[in-house]
Amino acid sequence: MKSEITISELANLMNVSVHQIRYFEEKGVLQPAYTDNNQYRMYGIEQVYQLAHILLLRKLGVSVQSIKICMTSYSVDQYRQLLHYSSREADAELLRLKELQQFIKKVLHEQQNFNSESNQYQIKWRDTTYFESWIEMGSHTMLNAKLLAEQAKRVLNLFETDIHYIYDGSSTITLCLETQGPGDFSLPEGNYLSMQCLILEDDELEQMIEQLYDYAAAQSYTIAGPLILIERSYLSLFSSKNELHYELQLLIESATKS
DNA sequence: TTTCTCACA
DNA sequence: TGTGAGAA
Repeated sequence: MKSEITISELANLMNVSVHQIRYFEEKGVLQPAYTDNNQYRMYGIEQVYQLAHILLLRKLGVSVQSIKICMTSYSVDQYRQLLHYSSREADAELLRLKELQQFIKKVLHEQQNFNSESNQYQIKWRDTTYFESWIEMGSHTMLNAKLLAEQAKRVLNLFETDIHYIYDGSSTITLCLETQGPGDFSLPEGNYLSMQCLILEDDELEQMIEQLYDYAAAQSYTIAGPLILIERSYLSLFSSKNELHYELQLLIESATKS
């Protein structure tokens, strides 16, 4: 009985595809022990170890091209360096995954928030928030790709964060992104009249804004700041319809509420 | 089942 | 750096 195994047996054993094993052979990193009369590649225990080493080096981020050099000529010191490098890469990947998980949690949290508060007026306390202004545009301009490309400062993870549109009554709207520390400007802490809404058409948004002002007037709230429109486009992605998720906010002076 | 080759992401 | 498909 032969002690060697066929390519599919090796593939099964090592949890890789037959294709991949042949690919390693083509690149000169893994040769079969011998080729049988029927032209089948046959592999022994030595090749099993070799393949295990190749797969480990691939996990460490070594290219197939470099694996040959690694396996034939690397010193202990060079392997040490490689391990250090891979460790740093793994740290970066961990960070990336942690950020992704935070984002997912945020979406889940915001989704729940949105569902329970949609189309209801609320008073929300907001701590001082700092912003970096991102795009300035005319109050009747629509956000378009050209504007984004030409005017916008480069931003990481576009549309994965809340975008604040600040309507301060002038002829321009400022699109801002929240920052941790002091940025270009800030919104004061205080009570904000808030409403979350789902919008299909742009004119619906204008109606919502009007309604918010009407409601504020009816409640005799004194408006003490600009209109803030928060766009959460990442929420729209995860809802079934093509609706856009917005929140409208107005700073009010609660002391003057009758 | 395996081999080889070409196309494709 | 692989994978998929097709013919032998």
